[in-house]
Amino acid sequence: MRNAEFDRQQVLRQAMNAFIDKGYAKTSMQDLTKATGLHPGSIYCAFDNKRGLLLAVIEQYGQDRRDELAACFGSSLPFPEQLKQYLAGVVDECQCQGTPKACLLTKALNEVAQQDEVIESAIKQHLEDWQQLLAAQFSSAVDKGELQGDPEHLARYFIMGVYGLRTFAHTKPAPEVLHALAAQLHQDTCRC
Amino acid sequence: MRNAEFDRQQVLRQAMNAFIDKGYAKTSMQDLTKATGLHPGSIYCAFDNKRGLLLAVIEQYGQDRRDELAACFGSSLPFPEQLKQYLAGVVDECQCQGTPKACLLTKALNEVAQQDEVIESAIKQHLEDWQQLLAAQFSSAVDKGELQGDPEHLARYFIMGVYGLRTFAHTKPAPEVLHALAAQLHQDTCRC
DNA sequence: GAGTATCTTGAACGCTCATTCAAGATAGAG
DNA sequence: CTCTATCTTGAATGAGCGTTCAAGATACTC
Repeated sequence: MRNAEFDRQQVLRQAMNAFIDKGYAKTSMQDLTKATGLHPGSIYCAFDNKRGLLLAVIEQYGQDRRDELAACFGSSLPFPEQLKQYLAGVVDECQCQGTPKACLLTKALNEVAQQDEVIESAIKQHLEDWQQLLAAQFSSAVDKGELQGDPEHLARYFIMGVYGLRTFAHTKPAPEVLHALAAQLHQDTCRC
Repeated sequence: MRNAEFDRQQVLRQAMNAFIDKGYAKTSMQDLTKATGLHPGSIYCAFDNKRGLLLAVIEQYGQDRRDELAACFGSSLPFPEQLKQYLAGVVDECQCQGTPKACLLTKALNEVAQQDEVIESAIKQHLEDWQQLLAAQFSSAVDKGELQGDPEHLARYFIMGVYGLRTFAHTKPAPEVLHALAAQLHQDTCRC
């Protein structure tokens, strides 16, 4: 007997960065062997093929995002403050050293989902999970009287804003522009 | 002497649809010859290569969008009504027969801009032109007292909303969800 | 109507890619 | 220590891609 030598999570995160940077099509197997340190055979043994690796990476990405969200809304701060911190995290990622870091889910949704139903439904599932988790936070804030309105609608509107913020960031605007947009989104989301 | 036989605009629009549907990388030259009816040699003669065709297509797309915007805001309706109609057009495109039609500029920005400076700056230029044209409309509305606030900021916020709406549409939500989001965006944009 | 400049055609080329697989290496069992 | 099941390695493979180019077709000029 003999066990595999690599750390699955570490490999997935390295492949994740490669896919986020170059997109699925432009990330060659050679890129992936470089990024992960694995040889082609090992990748095919562990994930079937390039597409299987993407699916595993998407799964890991979804999990990481859920953990991140839980951490952010786990504090005892008032809801608007939690939301502000969450948005600040998004804006930070959008300004990561001049090259905004894209969201793997939306990037893959654009690039490959239209031609692959399995990947499409996996991505949609993760995005819907994200929306549900946020809606639950909005809902509890409404219950506590920290917010007014339909939690589902508010969560969707907020998410739409995050999508928009990320796309806007790709045009590399001045940092203060991005901050002003995030502040406005925060205000409009908490207002009703 | 002899003139080229194909209609340049028609060819560009056909290639445009191909790129929007499948993305740049996944649209093969074979796809493009099928879509345009041109043979490889003719494409290379007219546009240098696949990348040159994309650049020409981006140019055409930008022009089409500017024309569209001018038409929408050329009416004598009150500004909020014009904005509502413009948004309705975006939502319509997002629900085009179950398969939302993406924006070529943002799609290409995601897929190829990070690896090609020329394409990146072409796309950024068109997106900035779009923002400027919208800001001019917002500005004249402020002058007429139909709106309050900083036109540049409002235009950016509105654009962020349109980006977000388009991304959201890719998850194929119910039509009424998209309409509710658009209505909320309209309200938040016209409020201040 | 002959000549010619230009466009059209599509087979051929070289390259890169995802994928395979057989040989080599290694850890655990007995 | 020996055996063997499993993992690792990376060169080989074949398919598909963007691109080229020389032959053929065509419209304009004189």
